Amino acid sequence: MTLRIEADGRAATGAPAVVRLDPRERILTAAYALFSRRGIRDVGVDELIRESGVAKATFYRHFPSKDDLALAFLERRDHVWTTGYVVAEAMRRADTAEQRLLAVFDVFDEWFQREDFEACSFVNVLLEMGAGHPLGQACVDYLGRIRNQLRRWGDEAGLADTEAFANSWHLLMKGAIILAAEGDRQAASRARTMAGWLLEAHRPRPEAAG
Amino acid sequence: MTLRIEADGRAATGAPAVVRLDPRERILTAAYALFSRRGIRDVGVDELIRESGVAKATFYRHFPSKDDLALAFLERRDHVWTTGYVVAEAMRRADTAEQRLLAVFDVFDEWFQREDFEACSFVNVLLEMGAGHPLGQACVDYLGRIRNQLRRWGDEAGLADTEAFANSWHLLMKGAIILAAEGDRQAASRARTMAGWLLEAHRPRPEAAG
DNA sequence: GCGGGTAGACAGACCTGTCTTTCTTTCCAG
DNA sequence: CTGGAAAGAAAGACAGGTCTGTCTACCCGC
Repeated sequence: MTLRIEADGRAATGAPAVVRLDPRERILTAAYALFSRRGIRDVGVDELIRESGVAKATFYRHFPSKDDLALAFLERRDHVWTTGYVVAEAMRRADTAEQRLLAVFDVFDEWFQREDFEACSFVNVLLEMGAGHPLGQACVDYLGRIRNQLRRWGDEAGLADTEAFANSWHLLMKGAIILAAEGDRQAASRARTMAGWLLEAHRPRPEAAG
Repeated sequence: MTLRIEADGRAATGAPAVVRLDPRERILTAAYALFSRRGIRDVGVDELIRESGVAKATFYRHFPSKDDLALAFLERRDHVWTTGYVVAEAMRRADTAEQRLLAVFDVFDEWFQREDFEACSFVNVLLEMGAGHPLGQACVDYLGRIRNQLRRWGDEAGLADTEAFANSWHLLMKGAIILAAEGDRQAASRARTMAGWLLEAHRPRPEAAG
């Protein structure tokens, strides 16, 4: 069923027998690399088919329009980045919900140091296309999913008012990302400090008076 | 020297004798309205000249390229929005530096309720064009000026470590703007709460041990 | 007359999306 | 196992639109 494949989905030059991904996968792989770094509008269909080594007719067979591909990219971003990187790393690094919430900023810190740091695609595309565009709306949805995860962790940690908590926590995450996009390498640790205060404020008071 | 003019720089239909701004000003006025709401790429030169009621040759006489106009727009945004609205309103509403810092979030709260809320043009354009593009670099510069203002207020309030303070404060501002762009009307008050903790943390301890 | 404005044609590049033609792979009947 | 149909992919021309930027032609006020 599964197939061992090259990371970029293409055969290396001179290596004729390397397994080649199916076209749809190659298109998505190229789209992920290009869209996540340069946004949607700046990447044309011609560049996408060149990078994925696919014919134009094949491209349009799998994705009726460029926007359809962009939607598929956002879905993959949610799967690869949100779920597969940030959440997975936070869960790997900590055992309790509270520690996992804080670990998000440790993951961010590692992420911000990468020279190919590309900021948050959901925020990028939302601002690029506007909240009225279907792609912008999809970004709002995926950002909402992130807040849902934060809220679940907040509930699990027994925090108070986790709806507001998740929004404020997300504010810190996004603020840190923008600050990092401007070049501040300590953005994550600044956010983590403030996150600690937020956590404290939402901890239920033990001597809760009936 | 100065001239009383219509806000949009154009004569109303059927009012022939209304003062008409000079072409450069009309172009800039139209550019401000369009660029601040829709970004740079989404607005074409044809739309700009149509909205400003100017001939194409006139446009290119005053601005050799669209990017030159975009740079002039960012400069005006700094003047009109940063200096003329956020900073001016904060100073009008409060007398002390500390209160002025907090008042920024009151101004934001008012701003976020406007239905034509357009988020921060410097962040929008930075993410749209990338930090490598001259326009993106200009945005980084203007955002840096905002942090300089925050730092000056921090110094004036006698806070400790105002460099880090300004960065963290700016993180809260930008996080609030993105959260508001997603539709959270309470984004400003959430940020203000956290800003209060940040202020407390940077207040020099009165019993400083020698 | 001349500098600056208006109006709009035009060039050349690029964009998305369609279509044609040729080649390869797969799969099923016999 | 083989022949052949059918599906999918490669390569690229092409259409129709949009974009930035140039250029011509005319007009008006100083």
